[in-house]
Amino acid sequence: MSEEPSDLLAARRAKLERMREQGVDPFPHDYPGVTAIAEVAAAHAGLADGEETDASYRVAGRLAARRGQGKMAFLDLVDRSGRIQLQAKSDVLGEEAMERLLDLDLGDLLGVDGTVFASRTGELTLRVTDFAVLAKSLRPPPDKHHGLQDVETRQRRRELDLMANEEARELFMTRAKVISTLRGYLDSHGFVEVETPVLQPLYGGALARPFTTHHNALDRELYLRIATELYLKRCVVGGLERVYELGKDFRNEGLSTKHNPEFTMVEWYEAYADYSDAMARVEQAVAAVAGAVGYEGEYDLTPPWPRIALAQAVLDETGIDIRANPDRESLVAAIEASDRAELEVEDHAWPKLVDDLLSKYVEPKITNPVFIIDYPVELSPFAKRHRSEEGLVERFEAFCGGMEFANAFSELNDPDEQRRRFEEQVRLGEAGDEEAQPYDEGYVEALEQGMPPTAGVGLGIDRLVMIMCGKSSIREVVLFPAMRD
RNA sequence: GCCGCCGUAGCUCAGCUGGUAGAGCAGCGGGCUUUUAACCCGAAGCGCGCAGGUUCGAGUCCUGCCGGCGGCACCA
Repeated sequence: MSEEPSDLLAARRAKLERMREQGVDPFPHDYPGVTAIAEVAAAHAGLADGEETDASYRVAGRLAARRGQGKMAFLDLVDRSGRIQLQAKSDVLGEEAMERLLDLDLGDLLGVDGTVFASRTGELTLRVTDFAVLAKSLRPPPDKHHGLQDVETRQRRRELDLMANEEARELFMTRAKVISTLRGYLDSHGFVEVETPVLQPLYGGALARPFTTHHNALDRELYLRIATELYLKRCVVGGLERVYELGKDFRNEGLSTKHNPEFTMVEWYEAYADYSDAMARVEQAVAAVAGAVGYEGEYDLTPPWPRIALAQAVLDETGIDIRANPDRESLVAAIEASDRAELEVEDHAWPKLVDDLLSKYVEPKITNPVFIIDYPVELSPFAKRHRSEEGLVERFEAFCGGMEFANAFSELNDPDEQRRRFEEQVRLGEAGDEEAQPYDEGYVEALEQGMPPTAGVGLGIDRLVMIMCGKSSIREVVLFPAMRD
C-alpha cells in the first residue's frame, strides 16, 4: 500500500522541509472566512470574456492541476462544491511568493484570496492576491485527468476516490440527501425518531444469522442487531404511536452486489394503520426522495405502483400455482413437472420453495417498482394473518430494478399467536435452520400489554440509493464496503 | 465454497503467435505573462500480484496461492 517510489515521497518531504525553513507552517490551525467555490461561481455567472471585477473572495481546497507559465500560471482548485481556476501572476504576488506558490504539489490543500475575473475564453477565474498552504500533501494524488479508475483502490481508499472523482463526491452527497429526505418525510408525518440497542442479548426481527460479540463486564454474549423491529414495536406498545429508527443492521452472510454485512435500514411503525397504508407511505417517501435528488433514472417511480399477489406473480412467471399446491410434496411435483421453472428442490421446505420461486423467477424480471403482496404465513413470523386469505399474511415487499428494497406488514399483535409463531421458529431452528428466530419472551410479554393495530416498514437505504443513482453494486453506494484483508 | 475474467511505473493504459518492457500524466532539471488533459527541451522511474514449473529464453504457456470484478451458491 505504501510502496510508492521513495523519490516521489522524498520530493514532497523535501518541499515540506523547505517550507519550514522559510518559516511557513505547512499545517496551520485554521483559515477563517472561506466561501464555497460554487457560491463564487453562482455570484458571477455571465461575465463577458475578459471582464474584470473588483469582487474578492477567499476560497480553499485541493490543488488539482497547474498550467505553468514561468511568471504566470493557472491552477485549478477543487472544493466540495466545485472547481475554480486560479491565476497566479508574478507581478501581483511578487517573485518570492510566486516561487512558493509554484513549488506546491498537486494534492496540497491551499487557501487563496483572489479577485474574480473572466479569462479571455470566458472561464471564471480568481486572480490570486494572497495564499496560504493549509496542509501539505505528502503522497501523490491520482491522475489529474483520468481520476482513479481501479475499483479495488476506489473502494479500499475511498478518500482517493472522493478527491479524484467528482461523481463519487456527488453520489455520496446524493446519499445524504436520500437520508435527510426520508427523515424529513417521517418527521413531518408525526413519526418520532428513536434509538434502540445495537448490542442485543437476543436478536430478532428478521430471518438472518447474527454477528456475536462479548461484553466483558457482564461476561455475556451479545448479538449485533439484525433488525430494529422488535424494540420499535415495544415503543409502539408504550404509546409512541409513530416511531422510526434509521441506522445500521448487521447480518452475518456472504457479500454480493446487493449485500453488505453492515447496511443501513430505516424502519418505521405506525399505529392504527395496516399494510395498505404502509404501501402508500413507501410510495410517497420514495417519490419525495426522487424529487429531492432530482431522479432522472430509467425507472418510473411515480405512484401508485402495481400491487401483485405473490401467488399470482409466481403463477405469471412460472405457471406454477402455489395455492393449488399447498404442501411440499405437491409443490415439488409441480416444479418438476414445469418446463418454465427449474429449482434445486433438495430438502427445501414449502415456504423455502416459494421464496426460491419468487427470488429466481419474479424478482429479476421486475424493473419499475412493484409491490408483491400477501405472503405465506410460514415466511413471516411477525406478520398478521390476512383478513380474508387463508394461510397468508398481510405483508408486502417492494421491488425495483430486480431487487427487493422494502418489506412491510400489518404487524401481528395477538400475543398468543406470536408465541405460537416463535415456537414454530424454535422448531425450525432445532431442525437446523440457522436463520430461525430465537424465542423472545420479552417481546411477547410486551404484546400482552397490548399493541394497537400497527403497520411496520423496513426500507433498505443502500438499495434505495442504488436505485436513485443507477448503481448495480451496493459497494458503489457504501463509503467503505466490506472487503477481504 | 464453485465457475469465468482480471492484476504491467504513483495514476491511466499499450505490450501480437514466447526473444529479455513502453507511452501519456504526475514527479525531477530547464524554458515560457492568458492557459484549459497547456506546451517545448532534458534526465530519471516498472522485482510485470506472489511462489513454483515448462523452455536456450516467460509480462506472454502450465500449476498453486493472494486480491479484485462478474455469475452461481449462501443470503433479503
